Amino acid sequence: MTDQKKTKRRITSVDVAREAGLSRATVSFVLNDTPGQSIPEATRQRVLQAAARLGYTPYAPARTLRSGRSDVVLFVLPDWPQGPTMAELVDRAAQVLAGAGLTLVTHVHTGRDDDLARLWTALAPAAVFGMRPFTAGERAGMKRANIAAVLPSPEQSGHDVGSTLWLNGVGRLQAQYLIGKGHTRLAYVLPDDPRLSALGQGRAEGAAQACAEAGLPVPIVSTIPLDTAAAAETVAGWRQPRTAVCAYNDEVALALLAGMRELGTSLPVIGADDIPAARFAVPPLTTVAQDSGELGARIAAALLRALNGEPSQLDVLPDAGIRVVERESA
Amino acid sequence: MTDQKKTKRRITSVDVAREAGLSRATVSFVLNDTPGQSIPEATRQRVLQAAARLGYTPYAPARTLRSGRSDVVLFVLPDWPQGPTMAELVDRAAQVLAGAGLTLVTHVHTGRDDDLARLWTALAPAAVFGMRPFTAGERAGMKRANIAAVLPSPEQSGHDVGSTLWLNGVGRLQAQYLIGKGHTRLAYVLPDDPRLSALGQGRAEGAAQACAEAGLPVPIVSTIPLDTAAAAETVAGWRQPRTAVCAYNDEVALALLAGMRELGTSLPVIGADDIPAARFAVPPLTTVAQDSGELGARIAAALLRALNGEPSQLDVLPDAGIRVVERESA
DNA sequence: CTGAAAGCGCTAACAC
DNA sequence: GTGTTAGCGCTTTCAG
Repeated sequence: MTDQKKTKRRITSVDVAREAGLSRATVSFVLNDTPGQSIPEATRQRVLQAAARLGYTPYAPARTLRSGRSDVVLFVLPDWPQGPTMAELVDRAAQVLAGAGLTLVTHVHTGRDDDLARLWTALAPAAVFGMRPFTAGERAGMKRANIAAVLPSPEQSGHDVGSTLWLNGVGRLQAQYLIGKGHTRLAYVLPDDPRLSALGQGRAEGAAQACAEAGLPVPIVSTIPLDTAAAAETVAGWRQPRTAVCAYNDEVALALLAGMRELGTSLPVIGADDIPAARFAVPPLTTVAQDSGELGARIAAALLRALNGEPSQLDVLPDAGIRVVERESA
Repeated sequence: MTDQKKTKRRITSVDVAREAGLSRATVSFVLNDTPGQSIPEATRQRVLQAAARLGYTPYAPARTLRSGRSDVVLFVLPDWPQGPTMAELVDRAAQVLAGAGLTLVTHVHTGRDDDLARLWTALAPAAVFGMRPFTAGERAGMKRANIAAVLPSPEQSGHDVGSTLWLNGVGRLQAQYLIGKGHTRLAYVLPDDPRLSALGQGRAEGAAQACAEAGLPVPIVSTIPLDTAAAAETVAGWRQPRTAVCAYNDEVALALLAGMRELGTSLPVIGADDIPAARFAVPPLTTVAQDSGELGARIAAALLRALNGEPSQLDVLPDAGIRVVERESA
């Protein structure tokens, strides 16, 4: 039994060159449409066809090693529950990046630090984007690994990107809507999931700002577990009765609705995210929806700018693409 | 002005070798604990310290090019809405793979085919896993790109992995639960999202099997948009009245509940996934929950086996870690 | 036990 | 226009 196939050889550009009866350089030129080369159409086709016939695929590691630039971009996703919102964001970002020949991959980062290091070491991405600012240590590591662009950039750290970027716009809009309905004493209810606390702060702050701007007292903020009884207790416990409540997201809003139902009371509630379940609630949930696709596109664009050397501020309008979906709960 | 820094040079193992006063080979040996080498502890430390001092990070593309093996694993995620379920699956899989020195990255595949090709071309992963079987073309491409392991493997194609793997277990359990409560005429309701149709089939089939095994007629299967009115219409339209209904997932179940509320009728309903909103429904939703972490671990293990050359069947018990969460809707 | 050297597959000067 | 060739950073024989 001859082990003729001990090592299954990879098809290289040399093979293509041989097949086409040309040199590797020529092959490389046409495969990359290297600018500043005038290749006759006939030659072009010969190369292309040879490549197709052989099923040639350029080998990324070699290409990257030589050119010094990878074309993968890494999105580090937060630990928190990923709604449809996040999926949309990533998807649009991927599209925009693809337009520039870059490939987006994601990784949800669940905590352990070395984990992140292994990640960019293994990938050698051209750029990295994270939903939260990176630590100084992480930053240093990526820099040493020659990662060209990292967002959020240090200048905009200090604020959590999530909140700075667009999440406090949500809180603000929730409050504005309620205020527009004549409500004056609001509550802001956050989930007790620790992973969400930073974002919760952001949204609550947004609401507080809106109240302040309207000359109203800032909302009471409460934190609850996702649990009917706890929600009821919280609602019952507000000493100064509230006239309406903003929920961090639709799940919290649903919990609140359930709690109030148990209590036999009822207060207007506005959620956020417009999850599918929102419309089936009793009463159907009024909520704030956002077009995260737009945000994803902006992030991608900022990344692209950063890769071009233009230091880019990721200037996202905080309220881009946010709207309230009015149903019956508020 | 000397442009000493025109190109920010990467720190290489040569630098480490120089810093340590040793050769590159030695450096490589200790950094990879190459087996079959006896390096004196003193030398070892010298290398390690030099590396640390310089902040050296090995450059993956070069390493991959030379060794011929990448340590990236790619998970191609389906287009469909990602529940907490999927997150858990991915997370556990990542952990297991990390244990073997592999790094998992994900990419949600939204359709366009060339997209996928660009993906593995750019990454040159050691292995790829997809939630649905890959097409022959995709398979061929990956093979040419020398990707060592691709799951699901061809032998198990034909069935959608989703359903084969664990999703029809869900349908089966839903039906069994209802049958155990004495119900005899079931309906299975699917969402009209085309992306979900394959999975829907799987779950519905599982339920059908359970019915058949119990000597009952198979469930009527209906497809509805996520919409109260449509749900009501569907429920009202069943000519042979049903005694209970299985929903593809909790969102469909919630729609059904809302529809029946509108109709003033009420039928036992069981959902699937146990999303947070389920417990806040009116009535609180009985549902099937699954331990996807376990599944993720199994997938990772199968991948590892495949990478070791052992052809691996990804033998997942269809019902592993599935249980019903009994609340009030059924 | 350590060092020299040969490539992995590809790109991009530089020659012809 | 097309071919030759020199590395990119790393691993890994093979000598010493």
